[in-house]
Amino acid sequence: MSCKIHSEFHDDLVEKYWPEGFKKTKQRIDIFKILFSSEVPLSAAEIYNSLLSGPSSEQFAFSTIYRNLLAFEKAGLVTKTVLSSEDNAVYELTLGSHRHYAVCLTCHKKFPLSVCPVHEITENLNETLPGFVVTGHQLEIYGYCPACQKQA
Amino acid sequence: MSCKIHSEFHDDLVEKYWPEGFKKTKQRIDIFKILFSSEVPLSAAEIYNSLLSGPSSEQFAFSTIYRNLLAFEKAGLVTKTVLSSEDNAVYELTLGSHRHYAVCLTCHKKFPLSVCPVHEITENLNETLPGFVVTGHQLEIYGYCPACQKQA
DNA sequence: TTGGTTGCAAAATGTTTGCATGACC
DNA sequence: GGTCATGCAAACATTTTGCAACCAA
Repeated sequence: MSCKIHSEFHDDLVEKYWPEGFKKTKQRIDIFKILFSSEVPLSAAEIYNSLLSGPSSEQFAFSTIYRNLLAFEKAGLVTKTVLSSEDNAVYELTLGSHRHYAVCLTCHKKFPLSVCPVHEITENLNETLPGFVVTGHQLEIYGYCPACQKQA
Repeated sequence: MSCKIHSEFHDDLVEKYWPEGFKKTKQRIDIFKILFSSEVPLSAAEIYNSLLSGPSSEQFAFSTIYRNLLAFEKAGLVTKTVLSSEDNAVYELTLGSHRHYAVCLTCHKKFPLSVCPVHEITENLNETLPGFVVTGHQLEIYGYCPACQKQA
């Protein structure tokens, strides 16, 4: 409402990426938009809070979020990740390329990295573990961000 | 009991790596030995089962395992990891160098890798995210192991 | 002896499931 | 209209915590 152009942009994306044979419910579209708008992966709780504070006055159940995240994941639209520095799963849109993050152990902010070293690893894996078919990977860097170091 | 030499070998390691000022309780030593004997990281439940099937007829509580794993982790003796393909944390001894694993999505077996690409990543991080202090990282490869591919 | 450690039970957390109502196609 | 998705509540699995009894130092 406060940003109509952005919203229409979203609608185009929904059209473009919506999985075949998926019913377009208000809840699913909202979850998609929230994931699309985020620079970093979000937890189910963060998505829930975004939904509640969003423009739509709908009711949302956690089970709806989990069920749809799972459905999106199966459709290949969403990637689920569990960071060792947190105690819950986070989700992000796949949309072709993926990303890795540096996570601050103090403020829990996630900073996107620009590199993905997995091609080299996969090649190496062919020698050490021949026959293993790689379908995915996860990389996570822990540490302390500049802001939190100043406060310490 | 069935392997006295191996057991004495363990005792030496306990002496060598035991953290300063840690009380040596039977439970802690048993947890350490189980972690040392394992080629791959173990979950709390797996440690619990190993303890029950072990030679010692002690009682073990889950809370004891979790509390000691946390204590070991704080002492730097143990590393905790959450694999995205599982829904629980796994623990392994740190003992200097660490390892990464390829995890089979079917049988959930973990295969150690021989490489760790994080030095390069850390260098790259200095450029993209200057000031971020790296204290740890996690890398995980998913896929299907040769054995499970044959069955499919 | 004494403070840290344990076992037990209960609570907290994140996630999943059953079922009746409701919405999309 | 029929099927699938939703909300609600209850179930579930993992992990954490409170507390009295216990044990290593």
